[in-house]
Amino acid sequence: MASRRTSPKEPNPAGSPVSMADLARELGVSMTTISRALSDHHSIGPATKQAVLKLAKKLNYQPNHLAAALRKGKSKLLGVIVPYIEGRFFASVVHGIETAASKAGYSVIICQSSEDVAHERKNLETLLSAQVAGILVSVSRTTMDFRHFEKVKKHGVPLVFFDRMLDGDDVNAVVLNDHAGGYQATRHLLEQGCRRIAHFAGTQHLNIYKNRRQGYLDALLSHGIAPDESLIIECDMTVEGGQESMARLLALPQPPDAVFSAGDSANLGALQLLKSRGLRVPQDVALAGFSNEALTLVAEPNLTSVDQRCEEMGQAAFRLFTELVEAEGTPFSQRQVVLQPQLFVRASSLRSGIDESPETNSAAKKLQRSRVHHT
Amino acid sequence: MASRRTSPKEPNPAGSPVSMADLARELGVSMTTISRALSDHHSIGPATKQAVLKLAKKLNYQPNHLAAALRKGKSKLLGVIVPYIEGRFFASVVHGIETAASKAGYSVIICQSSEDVAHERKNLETLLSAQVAGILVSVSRTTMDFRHFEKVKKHGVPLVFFDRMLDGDDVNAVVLNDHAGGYQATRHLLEQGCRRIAHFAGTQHLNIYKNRRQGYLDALLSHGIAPDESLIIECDMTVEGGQESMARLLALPQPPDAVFSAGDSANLGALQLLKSRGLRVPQDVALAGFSNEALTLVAEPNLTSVDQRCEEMGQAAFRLFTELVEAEGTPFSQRQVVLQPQLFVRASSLRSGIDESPETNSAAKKLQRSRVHHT
DNA sequence: ATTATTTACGCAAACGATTGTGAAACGCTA
DNA sequence: TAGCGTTTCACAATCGTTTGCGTAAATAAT
Repeated sequence: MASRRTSPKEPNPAGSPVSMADLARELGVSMTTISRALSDHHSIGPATKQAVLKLAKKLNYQPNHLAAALRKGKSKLLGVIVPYIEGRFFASVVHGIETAASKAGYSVIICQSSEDVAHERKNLETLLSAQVAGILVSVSRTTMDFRHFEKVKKHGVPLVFFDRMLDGDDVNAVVLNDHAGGYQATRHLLEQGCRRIAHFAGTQHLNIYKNRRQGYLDALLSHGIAPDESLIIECDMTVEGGQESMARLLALPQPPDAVFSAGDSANLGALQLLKSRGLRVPQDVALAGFSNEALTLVAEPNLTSVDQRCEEMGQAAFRLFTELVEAEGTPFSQRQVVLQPQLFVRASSLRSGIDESPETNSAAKKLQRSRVHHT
Repeated sequence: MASRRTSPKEPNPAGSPVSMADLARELGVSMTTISRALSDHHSIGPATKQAVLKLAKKLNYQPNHLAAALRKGKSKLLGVIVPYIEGRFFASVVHGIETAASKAGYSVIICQSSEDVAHERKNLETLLSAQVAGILVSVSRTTMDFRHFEKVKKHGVPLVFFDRMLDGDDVNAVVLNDHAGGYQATRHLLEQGCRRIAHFAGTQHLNIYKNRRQGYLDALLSHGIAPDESLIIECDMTVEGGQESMARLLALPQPPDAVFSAGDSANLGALQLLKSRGLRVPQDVALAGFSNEALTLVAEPNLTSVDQRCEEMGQAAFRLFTELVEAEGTPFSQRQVVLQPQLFVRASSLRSGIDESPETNSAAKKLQRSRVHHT
């Protein structure tokens, strides 16, 4: 008996999903024709194409992506690894990625590393086993080296980092210009007349926190102010962390007149503590934060914050991935996309009567995306 | 020449990923042995097993899930469709699902319907094409019928709804007991001495909003209070919606002394409007909301709210899926899992001096999960 | 009229794993 | 030693799709 594959003869038992073989049998043509007709191959006559398409709709044919991916060696699956899916930032980035990806015919499978390298490693294995077409990752807080990512490169799977990454520039990445964000926020505070500006910093081994801090320092320096180490506190970016840190600052012989926090939650903590001590924001202490979380609009007064352009980051990460796919010939050209942050000025930092500084925002908008290609 | 599959002879060109055939050639055994050794089949000798495992580690063998899935007809992929990934609720549910799923060896691919039926339909097709083992979905706001879900059943793919679903009980679903949530919140307001309690309701064609409203009504009735239709406003569950609705309520000849909102954002809007009018919360108007969003702890006073047990819902949804997989023989038994909500009492509704009502919470905790099996 | 060229399609081998069937090789009893 | 069961493994088909190559007919070029 002839093999079903090449000359399908046996009828398809009802109930089982309809395959190309069924279409082929029904139309009396070969599977080759079906496959080519469905993918709009040039060597198939228009009449045949129509017939195939029509029958496919009629029988409600659903292509089996697995089989196709197996044969072609490349799937339409995209792996995404984030520390956690909750929280505005990563959720928004994933939103951006998924939106762009699905538009391009990709499905995204998400993994959470839970800020744990071991999980991250396992996630990578899983994704590679699933034969994903590419991997987008924001490294966990406990990731200290890139060794487990080597395997991905070895497999020839495009790898894109976003937001969080380690030093070493032989990687593709899309990041926020955290330095500019820190600089903008600090400059704004300076412009409001603040002179003793404190900083809540995050773990310094992550690029994002290091850069925010550096932006803060550079803004001070370029305004002729010498940084005061006692005003810089490396703490958890949580409400509690902010409360404790603010308390420590107030205990200083010469307390600050402003705080730039590397995260909004810590900033909220600072706000709460200040209020509980009867201090006024922004008159006594002005506040500026980072991330532009939803809470900035709920707190009273509303909190000034640097927006991270989450969705744009997701889109950019996906776009970078597609560029890598297309440029598969050129082996060693890594690209970095740098997004420009946007400062949202709100009541927590506005000492003058102006309720918003439009120039700051519009200027930032003009610089939204700048791209640096590197060898 | 012998086929490579059954008696692999040709060496594996370096660089290409190592497959079972490579292991087989290296050890001089058949692929059958490799496959069975890796899956710990009983018919493989312990010595052989060890050797295979060892070589697999050494050559860094990565199984190809796609191939396995193709052959077995079932993949280890799980499809999840949500209206959108942003926002605390769905992000948390997805978190719960992913955590449970990855523990069980499943990868989850997420899709966003963007509250659009057309997208939802396309998402379903995509997932079916990807040969997922099951689909977990929270329907979009614009989904009015179940027709596109029939196809999923036809394919024999387990289907589980969570949170949002349409009427018709021939489906598997895990939902929150929204009625109980509405009841609890309203009863609490009554216990605080409120008598004219208004309600911000959502679209009534979604089960969740309908049930919350009914719980509100039943609580009033069981306390001998006749519902006043003018106090029930069906509005957008947004900050603006809450502001407008609150304004309308205050314009009433006899304004309410409390509001139970079907969502926290609208509740925040109400709070803002009340403050701007110089009214005190909870003394003049007490507030209770739904969802226990992060903003409830940022607003001043903190907002009382009903927690939706997001993570538990995700876990439960996945568990229900696995149960469906195991019980594949029994065709027509659909199951519903009903989670009990938990009321978090906070300052926005506390008129007495007590800062929290522990009995309410502990009582709710005891009822955390109750399960109803149905035919 | 003969040779190129294009158009339209079929053949069969992949992709990498799983699995029912079958068959050696072994130890054991009778 | 013949008979029987157990252990251990190989054969080959199969999942549904893609694709290089071959080929026949139709059209164009010489």
